[in-house]
Order: sequence, then C-alpha cells, then structure tokens
Amino acid sequence: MSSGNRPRIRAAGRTRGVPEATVARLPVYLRALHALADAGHDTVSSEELAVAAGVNSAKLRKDLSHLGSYGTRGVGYEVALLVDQISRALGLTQRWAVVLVGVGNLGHALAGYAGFASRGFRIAALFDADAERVGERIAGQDVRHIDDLDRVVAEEQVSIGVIATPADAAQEVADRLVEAGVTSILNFAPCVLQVPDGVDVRKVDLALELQILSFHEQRKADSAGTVTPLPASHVDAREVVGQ
Amino acid sequence: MSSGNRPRIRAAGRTRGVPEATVARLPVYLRALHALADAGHDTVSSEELAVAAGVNSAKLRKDLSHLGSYGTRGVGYEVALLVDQISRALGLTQRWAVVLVGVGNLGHALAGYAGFASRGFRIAALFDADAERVGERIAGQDVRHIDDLDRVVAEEQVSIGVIATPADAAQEVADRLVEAGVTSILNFAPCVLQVPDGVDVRKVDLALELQILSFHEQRKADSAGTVTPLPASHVDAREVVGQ
DNA sequence: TCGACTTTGTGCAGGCGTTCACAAGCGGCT
DNA sequence: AGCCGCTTGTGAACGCCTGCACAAAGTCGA
Repeated sequence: MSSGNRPRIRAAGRTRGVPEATVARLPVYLRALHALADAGHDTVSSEELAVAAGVNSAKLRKDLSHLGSYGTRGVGYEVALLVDQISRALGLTQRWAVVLVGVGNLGHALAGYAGFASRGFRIAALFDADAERVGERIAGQDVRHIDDLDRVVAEEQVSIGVIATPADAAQEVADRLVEAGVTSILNFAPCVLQVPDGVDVRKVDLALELQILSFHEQRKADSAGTVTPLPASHVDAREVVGQ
Repeated sequence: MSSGNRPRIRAAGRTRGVPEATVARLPVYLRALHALADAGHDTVSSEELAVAAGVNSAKLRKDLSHLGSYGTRGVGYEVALLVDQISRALGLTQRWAVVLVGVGNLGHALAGYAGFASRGFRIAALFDADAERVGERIAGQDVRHIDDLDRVVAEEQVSIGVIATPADAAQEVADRLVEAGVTSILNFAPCVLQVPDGVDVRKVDLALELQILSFHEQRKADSAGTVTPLPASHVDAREVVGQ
C-alpha cells in the first residue's frame, strides 16, 4: 500500500479512527456510486456495490461502518445519502485548490486531465522553472515561473501541490512548496522526497507499477515452464487490483 | 496496498515466497541503488540504503533476505551485485514488450515517458480506436488501429498492456487485450476491470490519490480548528510515503 | 593471532487488515 | 398483528507486515 502501516492518528475530528486502508478505498466506492446514480439506481446493497467496486462485501460494510450507520437492514444503502457521506468524509465538500509544478510531457497531460476538476479539485496555477515554457498556455492556464509560487499559494489558499518535474528537480520543488505553505504533495517524480512532519506525500511511480507486473509475469513464465510446457495452461488465480 | 493482502502464491520458481509488500518495494531499492552506483558508491550499508529508499533499515534487510544472502556482515552490500539480484528477481533481465492503448492526453505522455525504456520496458506499439488518430506519429511510433492488436501482440511477444483510454472504453480494451494474449494490465482509466484468472491488473488512479490527500488535509484543518485557531500550528507528525 | 567493532540476518511480539459467520433490525406479505 | 426473508453491522479468528533487539559473522588493527 500499500500502504497503511503507520498507526492511524486518533486526532480530534469527525472522521477520526478511519483506517488508512479504508480511506484508500472510499474514492473507489464514490466512483461506483456515481455510476450507479447515473444508471438510475436509488438504493444499492453492499453486495452490488462491492461487485462494482471490486471488493469483498464484508470489507465494504466494515469500511462504511467507520463513517457511521447509513444503511437500512433488509434494504441496502441510499445512493445519494452515501455519496454525500463519503464526500464529506473525504473532505470533498469543499473545492481544493491545487498547484502543478512541471509542465513537461506528464505535466501537460495532468493539466488537461478532466478527472481532477470533476472530482472537486481546481488547478489554481501551473509552474515551471524553464523560462522557455513560462507564458505558454495550457488548458486555459498560463504557465508561470516557479518564483511566483509563494504568492500564488498564499493568494489562492492552495494546500495541495503536484510535482511532475524530472527526478533531480523534485526535492527542490518540494522544499519550495512546503515553504510556500503547501501541506500535501502528490509526487510523480521517481524519487523519494524528504519533507517535514505534518506534510503528507503520496507518490505515483509509473515505471514502478510495470516492474511489479514484470515480477508476476516472470513468475507465471517460470511456473508454466517448470510445471507444464504449455504456455497458457496453468496460470494461477490472482488479481492485484487492490493496490 | 495497497496492497498485499491476498496470500502469496507458493508456486514453483526461484522467487517464490517473496511477500507482495516486499515486491512493491524492490523497484524503489533498485532506483536508489542505481543512484548510488552513479554517485560512485561501491558498497552500501542497509542503513544508508534504507534512508535513500525512505524505509526502515530492518525492513530493508528483511526484504533483501527474501532474495537470498547477498550482504557481508560488517561491511554491507555490494551495489552492483544487489542491482543484479533485484533485477533478476523482478524479471528485468529481459526486456518486456508493452503495448499502449489510448493516445489521448495521458497516453501521449506515457508514450513519451523515458522512464519506461530506461527500466527495461519497450513500447512495441501504440493503439487507438479513433480513426482520426491512427497514423499519427508519437515518440517515434505510428499509432495503429485497435483492430491490429491481435497481430502485434502475437508477433512481438507482448505480455503487458497499458490502458490509457476513457473509463467507458477500458473494459472493452481489457477484453481485447486478454483475448490477444496479454496477461498483465496496467490500467490508468478510472474504473474497475473484470479480467479472468491468471491476468494481473494494477491500476493507477490520479484523482484517487488527490482524494486521499484531501482526506488528510481536512483532518489537519479540523484538528487545527478544534485544538487551536492558528492555521499551521499543530499538524501531526505523519508521512504517507510508503504506498 | 586475537580482540574489538561493525553490520547482517532473523526470532519474536505486537498491530493492522481481511474474512467468516451470525445476531440484530427492518420491510413486506399474509 | 405477526411472521418471514433479506441485509446490515460487528465480534472474533486468522494471517500478513512491521519493528525491535540480538546473536552470528565478518573486517580491521594491533
């Protein structure tokens, strides 16, 4: 996880005590619920929603129980209510302002990614260190120079930063983001970032995922070779969907 | 999880018994080792490498112990040897052929992403269903029509497919990939894929990561509000780096 | 050659997450 | 009104992962 290994913090707040693993699945449930709502469903059972989200129904129910009791026994969950509750738990009732640093290949794509806007995030500004790129217009935004970062973050109440620079620039960008007041960073650069306590970092490493797939591919090839020479005969029953 | 929750498979093969959580970290170690090698380091201690990879040193040693005993007590690990062993474990001694389906905003960026090539993956072909896009030249490759998928996968021995299409097209693309013989899929479309047993799916959801950050941001804001009105006073000591 | 120091590899305990299985609760039908 | 069937919410068991702490094993210097 992934992921959740550190003890979750029992801080004061409505959503305290929600396990990290659950938090990571809430967006998936939310997406499935939106799809169900669009399809005209009014209520949904844990079994149906679990299938749509690709998880076990018991896990789903336990996840939802961390947010409260919003189901009706014998009936299921009201889709609209659940959308509202999960959105609230995830903090999506407000529209977060995000800055994106690095408008190279990947940064370009991220700037134009519709999924951000549709899920409650607003790209407040694009930055790059390359003077050549400053002023370029991408997805309705002018690319600004990284030196303007402090001002924009303060003016636009930005708390989330996205790093899409080359790896060798990522740490410096992270430092500047933190100094400007950003407290959450999504890092696409293939490197480990050092940040002070209180700053959350999540990383997305495109090549890393492929390398994990490579591991399993090799394993399949090995076992196919040792067990039986047929290529697609005995591959084992697995999925890795969960991340 | 992310991640590793299903029981790992004890299949016949050299790398059996490597926990999923360990597999997910091996690429990180590998990257750190490459950086150390470039910096001229010949050997490295578990403590040094752990810092570079952002993990606990005991965890690192236990991870490496799953691959075998490649360290020297009192000295550390030989960088070159470790690179070799991890590469072998991950199946990176061969160069995997990958097909990329969907050359929209994100697909474009992925096609040009240098990190794939530098880590042992070769993009064998680009595909799109839009006739408008077929023939377009991206990163030295001609975009082909999705109907050519079967032929290319067979000819080029492709076992890994990357989906970068809109969500509503992803399932059909996945079906066609599987039918063509692909056994590992990296899915960038924001939806859950149904695939037969024996096919591995990993998903990367850009908006999902932001939503997780949103959750923690809200929690910080809540606790800052309830504990003390100062904005950046008491944010709790956390990192989420691990994923 | 011997002793001191350094670092690996691992046994073990604790915590988190997943899953099973079932009691509790709600709606609908008679 | 009462019963039946369905679904939620959760107690409990199990397994994986993490991190501590230490013995084993190697190097370096005298």
